Amino acid sequence: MTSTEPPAESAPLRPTRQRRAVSEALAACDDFRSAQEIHELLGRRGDPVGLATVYRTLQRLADAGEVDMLRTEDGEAVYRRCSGSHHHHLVCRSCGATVEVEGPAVERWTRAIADRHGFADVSHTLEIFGTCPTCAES
Amino acid sequence: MTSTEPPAESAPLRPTRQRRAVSEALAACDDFRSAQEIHELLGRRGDPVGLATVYRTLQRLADAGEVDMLRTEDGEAVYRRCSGSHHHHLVCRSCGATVEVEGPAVERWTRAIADRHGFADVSHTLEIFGTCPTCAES
DNA sequence: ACACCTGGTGAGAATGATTTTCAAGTCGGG
DNA sequence: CCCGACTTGAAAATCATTCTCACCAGGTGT
Repeated sequence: MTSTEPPAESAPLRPTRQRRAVSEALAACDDFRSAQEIHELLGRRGDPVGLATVYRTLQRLADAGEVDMLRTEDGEAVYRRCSGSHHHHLVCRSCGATVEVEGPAVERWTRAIADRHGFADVSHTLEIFGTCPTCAES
Repeated sequence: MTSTEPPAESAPLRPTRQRRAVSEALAACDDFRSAQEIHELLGRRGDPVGLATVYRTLQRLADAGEVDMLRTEDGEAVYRRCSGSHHHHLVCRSCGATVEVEGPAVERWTRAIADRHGFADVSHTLEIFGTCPTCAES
């Protein structure tokens, strides 16, 4: 208890082979992927990472805001490396192809609604699901 | 294969004690509740319904559009009887209190985005989470 | 180099929600 | 009263995700 205590910052986070592998996998594909898919992908690529570690890593990346996480219509969590700014997604239900979209008007609208009802600590989710042109031409 | 085949309609759906119980439970509370909560509530009320049946019933009601289903931030499915028209929700993270909101502009916006990218069979989710005034005054 | 300490890993067990299985119950009509 | 179709529910089965815990790795102080 001397005084060497920077306000309980986020841990240093050591750069290990596993963490690098997960990040690279995310960087390699442009679509939303589940933890399991990442895990399998890495395994096939001969750069195996334990499933638990994949989950842990994705969670941290998501917390750090380096990747976006959302839930598919059946509740599964999927991840994707994304641009830093706040945005939403148009996601293909069958192949996961994703388009980032912005909607400043929507942001304002949600804030206004929350304010009007006195809700604090507000967050919102907005995702658009559909079938992309490629998957459509069965 | 005579000809007595009305285009495979939705089944008649028999009105049983269990189904009535679930519907009533939903009608009784104004907030989003999980299947487990409904199940427990009914049990305590002395009108026990099997957990599997609760799940089945909620699912059908949701498919029929008689109740709304959404996923909490940690992926759990919760249900609530709702007005027929399309709308979204402002939900309290801690007590489940819910406010229905409409945003015609948002609807138009999502459709426009989807169209612009050629996505078909489009659906969208939009929920606002926060802490309601009551829960806020710790 | 050496002993250490802390964080990181991973295999497998544990959780928890949701679904399925399947034998038994119910309903409505003939 | 009897049949067949629809329901039910307890228990088993799934599935994604988390936890446990013994073991490993890298940097530090000496």
